[in-house]
Amino acid sequence: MTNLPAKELIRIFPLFDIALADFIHEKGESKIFEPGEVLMRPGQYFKYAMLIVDGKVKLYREGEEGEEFFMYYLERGNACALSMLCMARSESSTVMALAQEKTEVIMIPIQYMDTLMREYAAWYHFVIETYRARFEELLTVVDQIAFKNMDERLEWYLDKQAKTLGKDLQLTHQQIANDINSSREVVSRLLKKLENSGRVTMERNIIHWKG
Amino acid sequence: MTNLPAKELIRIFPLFDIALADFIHEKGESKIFEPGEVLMRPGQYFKYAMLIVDGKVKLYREGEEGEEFFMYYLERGNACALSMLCMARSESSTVMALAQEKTEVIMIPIQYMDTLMREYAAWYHFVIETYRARFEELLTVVDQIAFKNMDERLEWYLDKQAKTLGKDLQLTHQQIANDINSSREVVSRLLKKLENSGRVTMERNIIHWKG
DNA sequence: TGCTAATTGTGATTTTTGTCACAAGGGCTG
DNA sequence: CAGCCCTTGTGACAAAAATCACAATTAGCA
Repeated sequence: MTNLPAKELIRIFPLFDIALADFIHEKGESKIFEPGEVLMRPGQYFKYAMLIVDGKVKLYREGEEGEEFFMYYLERGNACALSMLCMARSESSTVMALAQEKTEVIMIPIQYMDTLMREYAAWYHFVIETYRARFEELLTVVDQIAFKNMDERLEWYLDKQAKTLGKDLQLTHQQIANDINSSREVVSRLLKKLENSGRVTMERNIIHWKG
Repeated sequence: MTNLPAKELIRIFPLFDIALADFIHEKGESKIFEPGEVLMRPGQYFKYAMLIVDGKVKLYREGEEGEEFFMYYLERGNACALSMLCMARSESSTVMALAQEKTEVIMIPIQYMDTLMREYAAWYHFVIETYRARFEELLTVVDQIAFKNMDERLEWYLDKQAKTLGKDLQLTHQQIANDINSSREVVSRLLKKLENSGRVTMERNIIHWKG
């Protein structure tokens, strides 16, 4: 049982209808993740589908030698597509999900999936829209790394960050390098170029992105 | 109405049960695509979910300047995740799907989706498994281009090709270069290396892959 | 058979990216 | 305020990949 009334759920998840919101309110379990806490790690099996009520979750793929590659953020109103996909077959996850800030999540136990799918049209519309959005997002990631050079990829990355975290990004060059799988020096140099062309200004630990 | 009896459908799509197979047999429409024919192109809207009965379909992402990047093949027993995802909202496609050989497809009109989802548990299990498999596949693609060098990517590519098309690959170096978004010369040189190390032998237009 | 187009091989060069080395500065703590 | 760690800047170099140029070979077909 969540602490969120059905009406509030519908505000956060616009695809829900009353019946579904009631069900989720009843059967879902609220949980808070603190910044830095892991929601999901590679190899983990799922017992819950996860809906993000508030906060931000960073999803990234881990390479064999511990590299990491940023994929996207989940925020208010999103759901973790992988938790829903893998759950349905008790498959294990292949990506890492980390609470970026204090994050409130509704966890829906696996045993309700059949009922939800069968009896709540709004639910499977929501599920399908979730998959679609994430698949689309992942395709744009492929575009970037397949077709673009570092300078464009960096701009795209900053833009994406700014859209979810705001224009003033608290990031070190090293963190950026990790996220886009480049090196600190390269990022530093490219940022300098962007600064010269007026697209960013920089302070220690902060990058101000100007669209 | 398809020409495939329900029992045959279950053989091809093991997640189907009798009830579902009957429904698909009744409402699905068989269609043949000739080699080179387009099943789906960027910007196209969907009226059908597509299930592959036989043949092979090549899926690739198109870049802004006409580059193409190979993602994966669909074959017997697979379904096109995108046709199902986008259909649910009549979104347009973002990838290109091309019949690689003569391909038989069952097309299920969009208006049956709600019924299928609600009344056939086997259907949504199938749908979810389809999404999961494709998402997973796309993640491995990201791994490759994010973390690996061309030599490893080429090996991975050849391995993937061999798994669906067999060990004797009718490909020119140029075609490979297009698929992995590299250049012909680079591919030629890397193939020479692989040949020297005994992992492939080459003829004109053919590459014999040795695991 | 002989010509032509497609395919492949390879050296030289350039561009892009990553790595190494080291310096400068900021900010925090003892 | 002294020391230290973290962050950033930058030059020099190395590695990976793309591009350019051109030769050699093969297959198809006129």
